[in-house]
Amino acid sequence: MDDRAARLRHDRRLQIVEAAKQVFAEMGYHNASISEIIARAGIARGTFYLYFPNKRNAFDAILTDALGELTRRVRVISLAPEAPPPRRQLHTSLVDVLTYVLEDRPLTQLLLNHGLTPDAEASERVEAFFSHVRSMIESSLHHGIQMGLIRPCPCPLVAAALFGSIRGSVRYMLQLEHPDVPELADELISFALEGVVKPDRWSGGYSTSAHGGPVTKQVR
Amino acid sequence: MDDRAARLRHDRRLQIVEAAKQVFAEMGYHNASISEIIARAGIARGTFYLYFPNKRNAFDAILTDALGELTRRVRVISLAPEAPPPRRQLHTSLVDVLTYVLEDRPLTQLLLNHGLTPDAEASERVEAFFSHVRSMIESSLHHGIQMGLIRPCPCPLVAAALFGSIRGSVRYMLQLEHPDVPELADELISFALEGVVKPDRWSGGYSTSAHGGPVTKQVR
Amino acid sequence: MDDRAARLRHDRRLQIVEAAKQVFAEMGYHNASISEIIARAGIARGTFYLYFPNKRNAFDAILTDALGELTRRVRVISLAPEAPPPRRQLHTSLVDVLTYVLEDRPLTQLLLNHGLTPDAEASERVEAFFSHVRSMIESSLHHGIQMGLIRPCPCPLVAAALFGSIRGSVRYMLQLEHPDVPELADELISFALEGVVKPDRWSGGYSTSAHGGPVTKQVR
Amino acid sequence: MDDRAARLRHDRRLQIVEAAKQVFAEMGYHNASISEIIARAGIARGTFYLYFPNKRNAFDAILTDALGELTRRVRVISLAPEAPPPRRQLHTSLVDVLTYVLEDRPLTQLLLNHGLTPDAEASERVEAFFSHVRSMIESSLHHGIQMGLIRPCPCPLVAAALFGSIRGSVRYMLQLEHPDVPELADELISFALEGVVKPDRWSGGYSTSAHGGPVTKQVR
DNA sequence: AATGAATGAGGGTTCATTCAT
DNA sequence: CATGAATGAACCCTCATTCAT
Repeated sequence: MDDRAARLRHDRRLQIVEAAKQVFAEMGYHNASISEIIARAGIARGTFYLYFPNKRNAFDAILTDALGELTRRVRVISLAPEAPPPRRQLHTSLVDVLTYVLEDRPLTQLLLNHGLTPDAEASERVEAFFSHVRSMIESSLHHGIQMGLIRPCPCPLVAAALFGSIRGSVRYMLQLEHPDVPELADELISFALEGVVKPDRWSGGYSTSAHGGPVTKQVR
Repeated sequence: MDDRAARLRHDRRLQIVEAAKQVFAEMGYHNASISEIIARAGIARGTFYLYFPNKRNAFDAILTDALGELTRRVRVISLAPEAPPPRRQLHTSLVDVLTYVLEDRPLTQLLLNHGLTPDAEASERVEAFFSHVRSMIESSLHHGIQMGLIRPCPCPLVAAALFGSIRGSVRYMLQLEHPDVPELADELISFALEGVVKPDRWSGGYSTSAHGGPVTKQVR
Repeated sequence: MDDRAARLRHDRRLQIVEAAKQVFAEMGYHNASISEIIARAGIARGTFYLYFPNKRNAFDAILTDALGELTRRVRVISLAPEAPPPRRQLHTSLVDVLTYVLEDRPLTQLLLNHGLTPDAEASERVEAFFSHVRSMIESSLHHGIQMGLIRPCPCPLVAAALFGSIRGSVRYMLQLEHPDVPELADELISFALEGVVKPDRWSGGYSTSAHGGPVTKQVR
Repeated sequence: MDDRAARLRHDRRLQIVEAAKQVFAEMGYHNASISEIIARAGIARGTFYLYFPNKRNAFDAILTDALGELTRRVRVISLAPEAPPPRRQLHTSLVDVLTYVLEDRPLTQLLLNHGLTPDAEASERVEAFFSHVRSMIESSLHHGIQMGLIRPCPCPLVAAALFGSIRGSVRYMLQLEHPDVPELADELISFALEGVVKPDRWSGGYSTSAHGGPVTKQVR
C-alpha cells in the first residue's frame, strides 16, 4: 500500500523531471516557464510545487542527477601491468559515457551549453565537473609522459584540447540518428592519440613552428 | 556638421555596445537588465532605445559584429604548389583568430556558451557560424586525404573533434594572464596533427579497436 | 450506536476547533493555513472539510461559540429594590466574564484584535457584539442618571469609554500569570465609578474645561 | 527644475499612500491587494513599485509616519509649579491627538485594529507604541499618587483601563459626523478623573468589594 | 537628442478546496 | 469515514518598452 504510493510518487516525479529537462534544454533556464513545463508534463501548476519547492531546485535536481551519473561513468585509466591495455580501458570508459549522454539528449544539451543554467552558481557546478574531468586527463598525460607512452607536451593545454575534442564529438554525435558508439569512440581515440596526419608525410618532427623550428621545448 | 553628428552618434553607439557586451557576457542575456547596461554606459533609459530598437537587437548587433570579424579571420588553407606550407598557413590563421578572441574576453564568453543567448534563434546563429567553420575543416580534411597528406578517417567526426579541441583550447587560454599565442597555436596544431602518442610506442597501426581490428572503414 | 457515532463526531469536531482557535489566534486568520490547523489537530487535509465546509466557516463557528457564551455571561443590572446592591451585581457579572475570557486566551486574542478576522463581515459580527454590550452599558447609565445614582453625562461617549476601559483591562490581565480576577474586577469598577482623583483635591466640580468652565451641559 | 520633479514625486507618493491607507484599513493587510491599491490610486502596477519596494514596505511607511506623528503629539504632563494646571495640559494634549486621529480615519482604523497588520512584527510595532503611552500614563499616576493628587490604586491596571477608555472613545468618535473634539476631550477627562457616580451616593469609600470590604490594599 | 517616470504583460509561487481511493 | 495527491485561481513582483517633457 505504502509501497504503491511511493512508486506512484516516484513516477510522477520522473514525469515532471522529463518534461522539465526537455524544456530547460530547448529554451534555456530563463525562457523555460513553469507553464510550459507543466503543459508538457500534463499536470496542474500546483502539482509541480508538490514535487519541487521551486523552479531553481527542479533544475538543480536534474543537474545533480546527471553529474552524479557521469562522475560514476568516468573512470581512471590503470597503468598497472595486469590491467587491460590502456587504449581498451579508454575505449570502455568512453563508450560508457557516450552511451549515457546520447541516450538523454535534452540533458546533454543542458550540459554542453552551460549558459542555459539559472546563474553563475549553477554554471560553476557544471564547470567544476568539466574541470574535474579535464584535470584527470591532465594527470594521465603527465603520467604517460613519464612512462614514455606520451610525447612531451604542455599538459594543461593538451588536456583542454583533448577534452574539447570530446565535447565537440558529442555535439556531432547528438545529431546522428543511430550513432555507432563503439566505432565512433574508437575513431575519437585514434584522433586524440595519433592526430590526423599520415605518419610518413609532413615534416618529420613533432612540430614545425611558423617562426622556424620546434617551439615545444619552452612550453611549461 | 552632419559628419560630426554622425561621428558622435557612432561613438555613443559604441559606448553602449561595450557596456552591453560586458553585461551580456557577465550575466547572460536574460539576467542582463537594461538597467545594468545603461548604468555602465552612463546613459538614460530612453537613450538606449534611441540606438537600439530593443534588447534583443542590441545583442544581435554585437553578435553580428563578432561573427563578421571572425569569419574574416578564418582563412581557407591553400594547397597550391606556390603557397606557403600548409602547417604555416594553419598557424597564421589560427594565431589571427586566437588573438582577436583573446582580446575581447566578454565577447568570447558569449560565443563559447551560446546558451547565454536570448533564445533558440540566436543560439542557432552562433551554431551556424560554428557549423560553417566545422565544414571548412571537414572539406580540408577530405582534400588532405585525397592528396595523401591526411590519413583516411571519418571526416565529419574528426572535424567536430578538431573544432572542439580549438574551443577547448580557447577556454583554457582565456584563463591565462598573458598567453603566448603563437606558441600555444603551435602546440595545438601539433596535437591535432600528430596526437599525443610517442610515434614508436603503442600499437603500430592507425587504430586498434577494442573489439579487435581496424574499424575505420565502415564509418560514413 | 447512532449516539456513539454522534459523540465521536462531536469530539473530532472539538479537536479541530481547538487547533483552529490556537492557530487563528497566533497567526491571524490569513496567516493561518489549513496545513497548520490539520497538523496540530493531527488529521488529514480532507478530514477538515468533512467537518467544516471551508476555512471561513470554521472561523465563524469559533466566533459564534464565543460570542454566545459571552452574551450569556453579560447580565443586566437589576435596580429592583429586592436585588443585591448594584455594585455587587456589577462585580459578579464582570468576574464571570473575565473568568471566561482569561481561560481561553487564544479566543480572547481573536476578539480583542478583530482585524485578525477573515474580512469586514466577520469583523462586523464582533463589532456588533461589542456594540450590544456598549448599548447595555449606555442604557444602564441613562437609567442611573434618572435615578440620581449617576452624574449627568453624555452617555454614548461615557459608555464607549467605560467599555474601552474593560477591553484595556482585559488586555492587561491577559499578560498576568495568575490574575486575581475578583480583586482586579473590583479595582476596575472603582476606576469606572469614581475615577482616579482624590475626591477632595483638584477642582471641586465634575469638570473644569480647558476653555474655562463646565462644558458638560451642551453635550447631547 | 529638479525641485519640480521632487515635488511631483512627493505628490505621487502621497497619492499612493492615501490609496494604500484606505485599502489596508478597509480590508486589512492581507486582503488588500496591490490591484486594489493601484486601482484606487489610478496608477499602473509598475508605478507602485517605483515608489515602494514591496507591499510590506508600503504598509510600514504608513505605520512609521503615523506613529511618529502621534508620538510627537503625546506630551508628558508637567507638574512644575509654574506649569498650567494639569487638567488643562491633559486637555490640550488629548485634543491634539484626537484631532489628528479623527482627521485620518483609515489610519485610525489601522491602528485600532492592529490585527490588520502584515504579521507579528508589525503588530508589535503598534503594540510597542501603545505600551509606550500606557507606561507614560502609569508613571503619571504613580507621580500623582505620591503628590496626593491621585488616590492610591494599582497603577498598571488603572493605566490599562484609562488607556482603554481613550481607545474606546476614539472608536466612538470615529462614527460621529462632526465631533466637537474639545468638548468630548473634556468629558473623557471627567470620566477618567471622577468616574461616573454622583459623589454623595453609593458607598462612601473608594471600593466596596463584593466579598466584603476594600481589597485595594493587597494590589501590587 | 536626451531623459526617466510610467506602463502592463508575464513570471514564479501559494494555498484553499476537491475527489478518487 | 478518512485520506492526501491534485487542482487552479489569485497573488506579488520584475523589467523591457514607451512617451511626454
